[in-house]
Amino acid sequence: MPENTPTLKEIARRLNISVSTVSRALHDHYSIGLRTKMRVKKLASELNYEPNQTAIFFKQKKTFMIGVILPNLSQDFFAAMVNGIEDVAYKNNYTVLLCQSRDDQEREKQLVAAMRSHRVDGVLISIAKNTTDYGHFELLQRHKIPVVFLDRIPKMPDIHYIASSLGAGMQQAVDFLLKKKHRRIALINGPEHLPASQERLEAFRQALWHKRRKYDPSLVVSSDLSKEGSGKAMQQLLDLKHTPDAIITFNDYVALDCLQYAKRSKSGGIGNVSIVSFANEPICDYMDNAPIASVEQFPYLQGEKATRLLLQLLEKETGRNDDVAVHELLQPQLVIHRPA
Amino acid sequence: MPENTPTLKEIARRLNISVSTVSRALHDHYSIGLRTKMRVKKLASELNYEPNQTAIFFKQKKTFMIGVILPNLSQDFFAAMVNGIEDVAYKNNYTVLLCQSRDDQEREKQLVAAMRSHRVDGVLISIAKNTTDYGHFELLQRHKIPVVFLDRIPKMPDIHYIASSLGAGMQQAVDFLLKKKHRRIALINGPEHLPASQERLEAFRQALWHKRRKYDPSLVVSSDLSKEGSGKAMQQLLDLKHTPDAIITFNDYVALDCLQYAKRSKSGGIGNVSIVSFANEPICDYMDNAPIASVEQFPYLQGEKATRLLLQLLEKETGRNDDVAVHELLQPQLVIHRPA
DNA sequence: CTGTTAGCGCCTTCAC
DNA sequence: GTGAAGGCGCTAACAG
Repeated sequence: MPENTPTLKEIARRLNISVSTVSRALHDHYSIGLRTKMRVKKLASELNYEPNQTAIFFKQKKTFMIGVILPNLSQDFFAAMVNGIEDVAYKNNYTVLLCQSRDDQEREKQLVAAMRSHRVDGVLISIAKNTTDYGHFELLQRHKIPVVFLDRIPKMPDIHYIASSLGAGMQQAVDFLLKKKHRRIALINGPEHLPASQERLEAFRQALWHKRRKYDPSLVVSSDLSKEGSGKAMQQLLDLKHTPDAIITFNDYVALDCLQYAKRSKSGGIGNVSIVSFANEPICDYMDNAPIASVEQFPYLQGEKATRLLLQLLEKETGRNDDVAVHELLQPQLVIHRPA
Repeated sequence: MPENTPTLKEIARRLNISVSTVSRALHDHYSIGLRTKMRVKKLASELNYEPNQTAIFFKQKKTFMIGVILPNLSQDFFAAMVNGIEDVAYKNNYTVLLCQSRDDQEREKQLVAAMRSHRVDGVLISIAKNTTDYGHFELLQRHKIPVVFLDRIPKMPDIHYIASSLGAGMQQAVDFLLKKKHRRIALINGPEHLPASQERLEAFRQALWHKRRKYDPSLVVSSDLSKEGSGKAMQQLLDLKHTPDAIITFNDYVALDCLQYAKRSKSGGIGNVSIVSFANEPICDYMDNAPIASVEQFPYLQGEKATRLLLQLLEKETGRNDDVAVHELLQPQLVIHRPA
């Protein structure tokens, strides 16, 4: 920190008044005379005085910072989520401490520790895909630091969260494909241990059952969500005696990787398989070879809602702590890119 | 901040020793007996003690935070840059305060004020596209807060920056197209007031001149970088009597928007125009209809280098301040996607 | 080896 | 209307 950064004390010294007068003047306290107030404000702006937040935080025991931990920022989905978060946070004079877990549990733990250390007022998290130990989240709970999970939710009791209803999205996807006369609908799911995968699978079965179609386990394969993993999963489907005529994928990236794989491996026949996916990433708009439909999960809205909820929890904290777990499942919406 | 957050004082009280002993024990100070050290560490971890950074910052006059202001995070280019920044910062125990200016000058100014207020040790900035007033940057300079600009650089004297050489990139692009026997190469540039546009135009002319080709101003048009703007720019080229047989675009997004526009407006003839662009965004890998080549500008590397430079400046600050402006222009590399 | 003390910048209570 | 004093959690002299 540069030596010459102006402080209240410095302003007070130059004006030959006391520190508390300066403080009050800058805060427009009613008891300060107009003349002094003007003199103080003038000098403050001349010196480009900026209150030292580190001191204020320290004193107030409140940082007006919210920590945000997301798996990554390169997916448009999370980038949009950040925008929703930032917009609400800034409007309420909170600063956002934004970090990427890179989908790594260890890093996520470190980041949670950093958040605690920085004394953020609350935390928003979308958990890493390989996070199975929830100790770090429990720690936050135990220390009464409000947490709101979004989109990727741990299986823990009594947590606050905002997410998109995978069940509803899956139902829409299945209905859409059935209406298009597709008979053999496959599912390329994520890793089996992922709650998000389990939910999708369950919803997939339910959606079929709901329409009185029978569920064929050989049509369900898993990708580890890497490019290669998705290629392998696709190959598994291509190897079937009865190849599917439609595929629902875990998300758009999986869909793109699968399509690319199919194309490059020149596997004829399945070329015009219809794919429906999740996320509705904007890049799909540029592709010829994109999913024909995708489940929009409104990441921006999720970010907004989660942040509003968190801020509410922060307000309430001063009062008594009625620990009601709040959660909301947003209604997703199937967006149709091409009629095919 | 929750009431029961453990402090040094609390640990000291429980162990009936002094606060400073606790502090030293946790810092592995040589003068503390092994026994006490163990007792302290044990209790600290039982209580999940996390040092209060806000107090440490306040005391040390150093936050170990670096502020990062980028135009946005949804472009892969900047997301990759963030990764480079984070990786270096974390390795050196710095926290990153990451913000988006959303390409808005006003927001950028607010963010700079917030950075000053948070007393970040230094700042990394890629400036918003409409930033023309540099007052907020000068303020940082004046208050001796080290700043390193990356990729999008303001026209200011004596600044530190890391960027990619647009001149070299443009030369590679032009050479590539000429070698492919293209005769009429157009340029779809960004807004004229942008330094980055001016540089590209200048480099374009030089690159042509260098190969003894004549420069035809009617082949240079501007996009405001929006989807519509790029469409309009494309239309201008389509309206020419002699349409170009190759186009160099400001970046990949412009290229994609132009291609999409051309396709949707069914403007025959120019369908197979060759496009070369800047940025080499990974999404292009998924497209059939992508630029045939793109200038890779190594955003991750830029992030790394800029952060290293900033950390160097922070080290030096304790010493005397020899204000030599450091800058580095990275060599970009034309990546060829398709031979066409 | 360990304890005591002072002070970082700011806000707040109390006193004038 | 204004000033003086205390304290937030921590570190770093200076004492023992």
